[in-house]
Amino acid sequence: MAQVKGKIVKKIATKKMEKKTTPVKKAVGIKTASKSKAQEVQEEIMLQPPRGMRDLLPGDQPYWNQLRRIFSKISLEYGYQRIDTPAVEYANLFVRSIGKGTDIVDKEMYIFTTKGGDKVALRPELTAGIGRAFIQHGMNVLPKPVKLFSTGPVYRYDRPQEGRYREHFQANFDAFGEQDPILDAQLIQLAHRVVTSIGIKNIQFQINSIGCPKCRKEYQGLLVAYFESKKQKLCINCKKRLEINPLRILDCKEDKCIQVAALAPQSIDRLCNECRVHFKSLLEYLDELDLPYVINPRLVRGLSYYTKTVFEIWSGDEEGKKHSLGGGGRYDHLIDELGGEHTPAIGFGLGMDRLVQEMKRVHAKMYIEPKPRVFLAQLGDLAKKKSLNVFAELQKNGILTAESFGRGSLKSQLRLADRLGVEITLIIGQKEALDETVIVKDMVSGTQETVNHQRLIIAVKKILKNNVVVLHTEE
RNA sequence: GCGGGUAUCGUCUAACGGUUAAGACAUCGGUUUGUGGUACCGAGAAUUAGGGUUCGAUUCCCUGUACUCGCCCCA
Repeated sequence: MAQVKGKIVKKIATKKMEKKTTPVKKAVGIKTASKSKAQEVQEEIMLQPPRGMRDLLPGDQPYWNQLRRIFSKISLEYGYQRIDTPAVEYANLFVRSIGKGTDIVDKEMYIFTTKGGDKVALRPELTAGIGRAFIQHGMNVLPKPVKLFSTGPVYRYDRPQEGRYREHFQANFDAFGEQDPILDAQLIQLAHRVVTSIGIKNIQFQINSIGCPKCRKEYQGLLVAYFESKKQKLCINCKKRLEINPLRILDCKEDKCIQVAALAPQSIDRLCNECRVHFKSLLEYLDELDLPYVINPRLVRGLSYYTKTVFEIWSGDEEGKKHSLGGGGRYDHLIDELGGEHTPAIGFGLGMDRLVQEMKRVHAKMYIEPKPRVFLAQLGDLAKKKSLNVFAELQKNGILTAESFGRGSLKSQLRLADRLGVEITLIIGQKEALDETVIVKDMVSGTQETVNHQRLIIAVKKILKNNVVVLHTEE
């Protein structure tokens, strides 16, 4: 630290001396004091968020706004109502719903004890909290299906890499109280609509059925027996999985496990009658919808509450690389697992960060935010005072106006106005302030006229040729 | 959690182990006091942190940190 300080002092001292400007001693004293203080503070606060957290800067917001618009439109179309649940829940909610033995619960949860001694966690996904709210607020008395839509941050203590953050945003669509497979199909249709509205092409759905607790138990028995017989050919992780969560061996990425898994019994061959019928009609509906799907018998998903239908949405780029955008499935027993009345349900989540990433990749068409077409310049103390009211008056009339009240010279204000590309600059100086007038300058032609306050709005609108940007409109 | 790569002004880039750490873009101010662009002038702004090797380190070595890529896993 001392060394750092010395370095800075030296650097500044030599710089100042050569410039021969301000008294050297004074300048150095002030400079170094504030400088090192700033450095100390910056070191203390790190000047960056913790690992895996990031800022969504103004430049990114158009993408997020676009997404929000699409979500609110589609949730309206399909009858999903918005719900927001807390980012913090009791840890047991997730242990109970997502399940022990899953990576999410075992190694990726932000879990901590509050000052009051409660064991809580940052939500690693949205469905559990929504399920909890469903039971707590007695939503089972609402007409079925109860369709809920939610977005918000979720947290996983994972290693960040491309498209992967410890805090990321998900959008969730969940429908409670209906077991008909047409709902499964409609949800997949909804997912398809969201993704294509965004402008993403090259989508593929991967679909599987993992059965209900009854047939899955039988299937798992078969699977375990099979893998036990090939145990020596499995990777270390899969040997562990065999004990904890044998289904997950199916989507291990190790070559040798893939080979073993290829010949493993498939869940869709072992479904009970009910599950088979359910899956079969889902496929019929999907064929009717003409959606791009493939059956992937090795698709399992990392949350243990799923039953019957599971699916994922993938997008492919030019290089053939695939990006997972989201996934979901049926969870007919989640609500009773959480202590509620038996309620079949289905839902899916989309990774909003990844959708934004894809939007950028495919250069998605964006809704363009209105930009100010008028600039308000002021000159002198009196004009400055008046300008606040003029500004408010313009906004009230739906005229988006930019300004730079803090700036002094008219020249710098006009320069800014020009750079913003406005069509009109309004100028209030000492004289105008006294006369209750404003100079209306047409930036294209360069001509200007002085008008009364009363006539200001009309004059401005006339120049803008009725193409007034109106605020507070939907869409 | 495991491996590989990277780290210089706000951004992008430059600097045989020896420079006052350079430039461009951006920002701010100015070129006579009430009018834009261009041009010109000026200002602020960086070697990720800590150790080591060396007469001397932005440069070489080690460690931490962050970013990034791959694995694991997922969205």
